[in-house]
Amino acid sequence: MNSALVRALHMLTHLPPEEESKLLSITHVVAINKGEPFIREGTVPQKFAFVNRGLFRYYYSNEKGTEFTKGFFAENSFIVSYTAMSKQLPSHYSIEALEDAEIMVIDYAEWLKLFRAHPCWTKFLLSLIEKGYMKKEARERELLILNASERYRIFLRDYPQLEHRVKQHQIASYLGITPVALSRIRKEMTL
Amino acid sequence: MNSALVRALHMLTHLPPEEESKLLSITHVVAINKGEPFIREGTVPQKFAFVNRGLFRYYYSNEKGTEFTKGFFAENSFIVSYTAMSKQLPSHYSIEALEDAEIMVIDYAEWLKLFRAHPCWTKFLLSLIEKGYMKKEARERELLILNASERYRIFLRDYPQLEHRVKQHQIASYLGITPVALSRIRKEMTL
DNA sequence: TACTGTCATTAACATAGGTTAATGCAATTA
DNA sequence: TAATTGCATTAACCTATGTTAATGACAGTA
Repeated sequence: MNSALVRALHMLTHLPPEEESKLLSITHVVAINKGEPFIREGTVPQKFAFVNRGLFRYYYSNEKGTEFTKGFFAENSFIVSYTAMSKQLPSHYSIEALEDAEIMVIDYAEWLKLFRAHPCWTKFLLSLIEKGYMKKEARERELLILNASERYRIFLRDYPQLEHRVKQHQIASYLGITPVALSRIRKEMTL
Repeated sequence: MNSALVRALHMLTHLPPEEESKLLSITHVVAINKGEPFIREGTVPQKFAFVNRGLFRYYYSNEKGTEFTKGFFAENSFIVSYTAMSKQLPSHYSIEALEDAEIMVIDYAEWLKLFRAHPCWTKFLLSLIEKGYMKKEARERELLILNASERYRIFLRDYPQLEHRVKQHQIASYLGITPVALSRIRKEMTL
């Protein structure tokens, strides 16, 4: 039951078994329904989680209510509004479930105790943030130098499974374009 | 002479004085002229540096030779193609001096020895990467949800000094637009 | 089966930003 | 001073993407 999280931990770094157990002891499994928020924009995050099952979307919204999808996170990912949580400031974005999901929630205050008590967690966090940094860097590059159809190609390459789990207008908002524009791009590609 | 780097280290994390000295002992001051590269796209980085004086630009270029500025780094910043260096893969971007500069270069292999020998460096690196992650996240947001003139406003707010140290076509390439478009935006703003 | 709601597609038109080329302007050098 | 060089500006035109609205295609449900 915990094996997915344990495997994910092992992928990132080595941890003493007793520290691993401590982490497991402060996680609790939570079901979250499609459409429900995990983190709400404007609130200070007090928790983060690991996804056992389901799919999540991070999104910004502007004054007009337009939503911009920052990213998708499926099974075996951590979901967290990291900057906001670590600085204890309101999150700039929301995290919501796109499918019925099961997650393992970790309370930030509990995590901090663990983190401060053993250096292995610094290494763990470094691996995690390093990975996040590399992903952000790749995304920044795409947004800076590629046009919409090139970005769509990359999306299809990087997230082949997602194309079928996610609505097109959500893919469009991830690419920074409208559903209409995505529809045009798709039409072009099949010609 | 070393004080700027030492101050920067202190801003990021606490380090034992003897570890700090070890780091200083493997840095060497290097002069680098305006227009010269520090890291060349396509090469595997074997070094990183701290900027004592001068200004640097990170940039991608595409097949057509168009350059896209990823970021600007002035005094008291570290300059590094981090992903490429830590994975020992070719860098996707170049780093060049925009002004005559003085930097403190650290050899990657030497740094790795230090890093592996004392846990304080993991904490240091976590602080550094965490900061980088937050910056990337902010930039991703700008590129995803803001139009060119909004991005220019943010540039002016975040880098007020840079407007005068950097050519307009370089600012344009940072914003992901052409110099012509930036000129139009500037004209609009003064009306 | 018919009704409803949700989303993708398409078309017509609007706009931001790209492209190319000419012009202006200031700094550097002959 | 005149000539040159390197940018920024401007104008004319082009293209990708946005906007709005109509149409189509399904899936769920009465």
